[in-house]
Amino acid sequence: MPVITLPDNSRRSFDAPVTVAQVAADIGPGLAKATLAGRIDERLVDASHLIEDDARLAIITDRDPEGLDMIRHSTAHLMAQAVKSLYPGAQVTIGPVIEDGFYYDFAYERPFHPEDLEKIEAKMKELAKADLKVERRVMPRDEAVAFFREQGEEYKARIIADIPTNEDISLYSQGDFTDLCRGPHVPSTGKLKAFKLTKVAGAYWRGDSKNEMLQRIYGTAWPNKQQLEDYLHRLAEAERRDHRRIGQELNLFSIQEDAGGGLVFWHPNGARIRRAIEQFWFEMHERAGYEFLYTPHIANLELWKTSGHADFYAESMYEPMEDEHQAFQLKPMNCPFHVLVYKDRLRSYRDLPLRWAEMGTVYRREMSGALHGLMRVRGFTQDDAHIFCREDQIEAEILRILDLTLAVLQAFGFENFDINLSTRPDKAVGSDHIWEHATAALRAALEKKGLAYDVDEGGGAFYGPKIDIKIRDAIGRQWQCSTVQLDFNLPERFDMEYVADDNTRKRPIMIHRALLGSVERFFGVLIEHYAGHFPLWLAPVQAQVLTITDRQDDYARQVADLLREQGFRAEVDLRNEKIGFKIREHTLQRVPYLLVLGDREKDTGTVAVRTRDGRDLGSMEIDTLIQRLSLETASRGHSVLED
RNA sequence: GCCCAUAUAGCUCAGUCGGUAGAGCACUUCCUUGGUAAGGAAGAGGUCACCGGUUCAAGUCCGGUUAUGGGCUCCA
Repeated sequence: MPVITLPDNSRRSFDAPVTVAQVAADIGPGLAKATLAGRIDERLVDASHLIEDDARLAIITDRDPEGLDMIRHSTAHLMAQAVKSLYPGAQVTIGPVIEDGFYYDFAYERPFHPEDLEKIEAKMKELAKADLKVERRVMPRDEAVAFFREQGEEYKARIIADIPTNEDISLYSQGDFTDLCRGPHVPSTGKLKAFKLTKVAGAYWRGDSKNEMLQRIYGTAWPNKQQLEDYLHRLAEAERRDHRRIGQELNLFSIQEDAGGGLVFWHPNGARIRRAIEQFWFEMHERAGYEFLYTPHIANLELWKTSGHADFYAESMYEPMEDEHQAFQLKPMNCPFHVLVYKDRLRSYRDLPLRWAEMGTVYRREMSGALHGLMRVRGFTQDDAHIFCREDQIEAEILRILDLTLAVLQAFGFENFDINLSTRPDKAVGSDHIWEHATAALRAALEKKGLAYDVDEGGGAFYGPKIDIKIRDAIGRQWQCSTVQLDFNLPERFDMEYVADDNTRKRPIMIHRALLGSVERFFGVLIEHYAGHFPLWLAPVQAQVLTITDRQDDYARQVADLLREQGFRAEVDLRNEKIGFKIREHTLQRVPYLLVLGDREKDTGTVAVRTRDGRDLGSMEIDTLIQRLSLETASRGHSVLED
């Protein structure tokens, strides 16, 4: 005689054991129809689950996050059923839910092609329409293994072997298809109304590149057609912001097949943005007490043996080049060079901390399949810095770094961060004492700044703990840029020291940090974040002077010269085209300010100002314009004029 | 590196069954001198990514290479 307590604390008593679906039906027919599953205490169960004892029950529908996951999981099963019916030789392996959708990995004699996807999707629709009942049953392990073996499903048999022995082996059947699954699932395939298969890809069995490759099919699934449409729309929006597309449209950068993949060519427009970024970066670092270094691109291989990179970082490094008796290594990192500068003379505790920054260009071997626009390249410039300090200075230095990092990132319009603190892994160098002290210092700094963070236990590098800061862009995507890492290893390997106040030799602590990470990647993120609408201080062309007829040519040149003298990036368009044409073109190029010059402006010594978002700000004196542009550039924010 | 897909004019893309290479935009010239998102006409532009093969004949079919895209793996 179970008494069911619902989330609103209302109770319902039943004379006999009831299923979740029956309880839902008892509450109302609408809910009965919407029921996907139930949650008893903290455990998710099928709608067909029989409740025998008193319980707290929540009915799960597609409005619950768990319901959505279930729809996706069940859609993955639906896909597996369709694949098995169309390609009986295919073996099913695993099919989990991922962000926005699901995938399922199959072992099959040949890869699936896009045309196969269409067929599979059509079959899925057919099976969903048939509204097949989804039924769960529990089977003894050896029976389950035999069951799958008999059907030629070797992978499933292997998966069963990995399920802890105290867990039930549950099977889900719909029509003639049965899959191993923990569940729960939607009660029938008719609940699956909005899905789309999106792509095929190879994927290794258990994610290990030593294993055989399986055929993965990705799909997306939603409670209804509208949400599916919205999702596809979001994809299109991301596509519209794609830095590779905008980079081409705005002529910012290119990657040249003749030069090789993963090598970036900055075009004049991109270079202007980079210079603005770097100029700002140098100013901020100078103010924050940094000094600057410039170091070579190659160095004796012996140096990289001393640093350890030739050993543990070998697979990311290019082959050394031989010259007479020496081998030179193209640098994958800047740190050993900064160490050499440190060691160039004897350091006193009074010298510390030393804060040395460098825009250091490094080269790393990347697998060809990993390259991606500006986000993953083979040659890139790190906004690197190394801080050498005493142990008692760690916390203060971390605080300074966090301040600088947030100030810099915020200037680029990033307001939301996800911060991770990674602690000592199993294999590590350095004493327990130093790890504890350093980790505590990182933690204290984060807490003093009032920053929320997650701890990744054991996620640190072998040479020290670290703080990673991920930024969130305008459409909510995460990007890893900033990182702060403590290093107990390099000072040891290079036998670095300073003279302490008691005249003994002590080991300095080394902090590696990058704020933007890689200038190339950061640029890519910025392009997508702003969708190419760079704020005035970054815009490659800040003001475009447009003439109406050739009678204004001389005046237009004067106006542009005046703006350039004030430090603005101004261009003149004297082409024999109508003003509408020029406005369209430069608006599409996302130039923040268009200055239209006709006889009226020429005669009165003014400019007619139009913004890239299409607003006409009327005529104004050039000095007035300059004043307002200066204000807006200094604020580094969005348009002051537009407010 | 592995799996799949793609590679045609500067850009975006058509190109049927293997039979003389197409469009729009951009570019050049000419006309047009105009007031806030595309004025008109003409012209030029291609070793169909590269190398090889099949064929009387290859942009098209086959193999290889390179690059790009989406994944896997890895990461700034």
